[in-house]
Amino acid sequence: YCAPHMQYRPGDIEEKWQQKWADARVAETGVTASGNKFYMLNMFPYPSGDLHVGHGRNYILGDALYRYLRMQGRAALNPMGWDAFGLPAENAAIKRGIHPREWTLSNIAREKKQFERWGIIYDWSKEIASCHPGYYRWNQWLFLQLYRRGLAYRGKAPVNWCPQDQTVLANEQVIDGRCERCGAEVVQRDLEQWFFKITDYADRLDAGLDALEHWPDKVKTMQRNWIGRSAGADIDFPIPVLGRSIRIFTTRPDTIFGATFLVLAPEHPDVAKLISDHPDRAAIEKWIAEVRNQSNLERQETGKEGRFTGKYAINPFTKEEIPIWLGNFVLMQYGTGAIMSVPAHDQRDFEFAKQYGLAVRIVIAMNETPPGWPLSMVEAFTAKDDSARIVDSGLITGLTPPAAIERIGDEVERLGIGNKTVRYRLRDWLISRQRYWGTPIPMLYCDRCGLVPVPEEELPVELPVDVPFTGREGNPLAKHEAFVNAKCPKCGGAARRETDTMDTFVDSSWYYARYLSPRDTTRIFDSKLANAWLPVDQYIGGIEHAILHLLYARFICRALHDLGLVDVEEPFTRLFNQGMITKEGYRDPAQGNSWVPLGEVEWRAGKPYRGGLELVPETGKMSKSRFNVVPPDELIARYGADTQRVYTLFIAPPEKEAPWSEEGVVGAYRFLVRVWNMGIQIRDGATSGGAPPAPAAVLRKMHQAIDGVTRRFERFEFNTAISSLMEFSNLLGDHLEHAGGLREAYLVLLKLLHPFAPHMTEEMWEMFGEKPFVLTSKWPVADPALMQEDVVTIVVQVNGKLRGQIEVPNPPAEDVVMAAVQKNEKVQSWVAGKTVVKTIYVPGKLVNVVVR
RNA sequence: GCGAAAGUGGCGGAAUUGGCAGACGCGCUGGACUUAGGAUCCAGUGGCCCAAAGCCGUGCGGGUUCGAGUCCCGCCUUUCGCACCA
Repeated sequence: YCAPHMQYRPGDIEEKWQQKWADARVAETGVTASGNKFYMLNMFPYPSGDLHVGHGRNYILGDALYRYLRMQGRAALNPMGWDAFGLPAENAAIKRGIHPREWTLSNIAREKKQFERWGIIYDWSKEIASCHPGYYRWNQWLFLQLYRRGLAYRGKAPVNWCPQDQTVLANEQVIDGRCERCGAEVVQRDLEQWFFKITDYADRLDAGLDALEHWPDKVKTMQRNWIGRSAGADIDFPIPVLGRSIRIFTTRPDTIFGATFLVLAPEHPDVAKLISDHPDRAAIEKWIAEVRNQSNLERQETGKEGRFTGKYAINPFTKEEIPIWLGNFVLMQYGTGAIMSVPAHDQRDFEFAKQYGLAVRIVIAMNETPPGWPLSMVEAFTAKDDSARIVDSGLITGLTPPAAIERIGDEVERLGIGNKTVRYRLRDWLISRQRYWGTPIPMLYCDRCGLVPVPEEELPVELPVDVPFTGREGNPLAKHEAFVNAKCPKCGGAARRETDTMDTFVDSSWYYARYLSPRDTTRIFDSKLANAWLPVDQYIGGIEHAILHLLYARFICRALHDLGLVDVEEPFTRLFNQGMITKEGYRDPAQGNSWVPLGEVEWRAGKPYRGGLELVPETGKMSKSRFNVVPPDELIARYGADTQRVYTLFIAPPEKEAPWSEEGVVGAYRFLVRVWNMGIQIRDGATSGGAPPAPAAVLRKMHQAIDGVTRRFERFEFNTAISSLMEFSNLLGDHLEHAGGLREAYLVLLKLLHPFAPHMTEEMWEMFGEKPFVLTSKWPVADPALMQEDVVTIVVQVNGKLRGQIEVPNPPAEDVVMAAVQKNEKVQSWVAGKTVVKTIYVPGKLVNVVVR
């Protein structure tokens, strides 16, 4: 029984502590002193305005880590900002008539408040918002530097175009081939756009992945696949009718003697000439047009199709005439848009050859293959190592494939008919957006001088505020006369301003460096500070950025490095991807599987119904359209932010997807209540005198908890860290008759619990008469000697059967163990003349002596 | 199709190295206190069995080992990624 004022009431204490932390600016880090530095960073959010409990996970996780690091005495930096440009703001403007700026700023205010309400402390003195001219000005500056170096250029490319909205769409805005907003079918269009030349960095971005020891393999693999490095050779195949050659790319030049035909992409520039005198020219052209209209996906669904051009090429090594085909499976965007086909050793070529009855010639055999070659094509198919040999291939016969690849490459270069090359799947980064709410690209079009960059001293090119948002006629910027009309800085004549804005991924590709000198008006960032604090030691964010943001950021970091602005090439040393929090929603099959609002679900015998029909539960991402969003307000009002924090981290390993459960929350709350009530008793026990010392079991558990929680922080195992604190607290609860003697152990519990439940621990810490801000007190250190049990049980097993056991002091020396065996009558008699197979010493556990 | 990861109670999940499977929490069962309990506290909770003893238990089938959730081989299932990249 507790007096009312002693009850755990999160509502009474949480806002008080949040205010104190804010007033004392506890999270502000002096960036000038970077010794013992630890730069941790959560990916900055897009301020959409609705943070639900699922969003809380990675911020809570980051805050717990930050508080732990501070208690460890690290100079930890933990800033936060806003990825504030983007489409949703503009859509809100169109739908609701709110200016994107107002919409964004009010969302930022709301989300900032929400972070505070979760007890998350950031260094707000370093806050940045990408929509602020003081920030995007440096986007423009960066653009100009890249432009100067040829890394930003204007060129033609196929893009997603919505004919109704008259604008280019981001990939995320295309759903099942349709415009997300108006539902019109999106078409591919060749348009002049601005690009960043990320392909220049393909090799460095690929090679750099190997050094990222602390990145999840999954992300590295995804980036590797995306970059798609392939080493091989470009080789010219002479075409007598054209009087010149067609260049192909292959990763397997060692198979060139097996190349029995060429296949060109239907879009290949030489196709028109090749079929110009073909008797069925019209039919082939019709087919080409059909294929061109198909997306890659559609082409694959069609299956492999081709047409014979009626013309032949010369295989430069066999000197044979080989037919030239067109194939829907050859992509113009990759390599040279032409391939040599080796049907014996490539699955796709094999399928094509089989379908059209083309020649198959085997040129690889397995090493161990007995006489009587050839072996089956399947076995030799992918053989690229020393277990295989090249056969029937002139100068390379008998070589292993790797050796043959080298040899052919050399030969091709010697003959001047090609080169060894490395090709990448990666394409240049299209950064143009025909949108208002983004960084204006600082370029001008002058009738006399052509493309002219805006001089650096004229930056920022500010976004005008007074533009109309109709959502119908493309980029509002283009209609803003005062913005568009400018003077050419070269000739002083009339010029038009570029009205495209930048992809918002440009904003996020260097923001981590800006946090270090966020208000600097003279440069993009302070290189001295950047070199002291970069790279980011721990980066936390969702897996959805595995490629886009993380690849762009790695690219821009290298570009900044090459500009001499920063020493590092890799911006993020450690990467952690938290899993999503999911929630059950209910679909109504009778209504075309539409989602049912939670309020309309009736429960009968534990099953969900609506209107007498059973609903289908489905667990997934929280979203408004599924009516399964859990807002944090009610939860916090009822149980407190500490409860949400503890529950969120306890629910599952943080990298895993985890289902939100209303019942589960209660467990976390009860845990905090118990710790609280126990604290009151222990404090009162201490002041009433007569404090017996804590039992050895409590001290042992305490050291085990310190050790366990510390180790688990290092490994991001927050769920088990919390469970070990529950064990520790349960044991304290079992010894409350010693209340007064538990003070030291209890204060340790508060410290270990602080990163998870900061408000409650601060309050209790203060109730114990300690100075405020557990944050600045020292993280306890475990004494390994005190972690061990006093005695261990030696279990003697014979052939897996228990034959006896005995307790000995811990740790037992090996001769003690042997003596224990000797003392055991049963074993002794049985053991005579036999040998001890193995002894295992497990600290604090059992010792099994197994004899045979 | 290719590649990767993972399969443990009613549920979320524990189990440094091959060493007491199911920690911790939810839920459930019983009890206490109650006008009441959706509050709190206590006890129990993998299965078979009234209970005990015992036996069986980490997707399935083999194997290695004194000993396997963990290692090896072969399947099945799920999730994620890539998807004609020559």
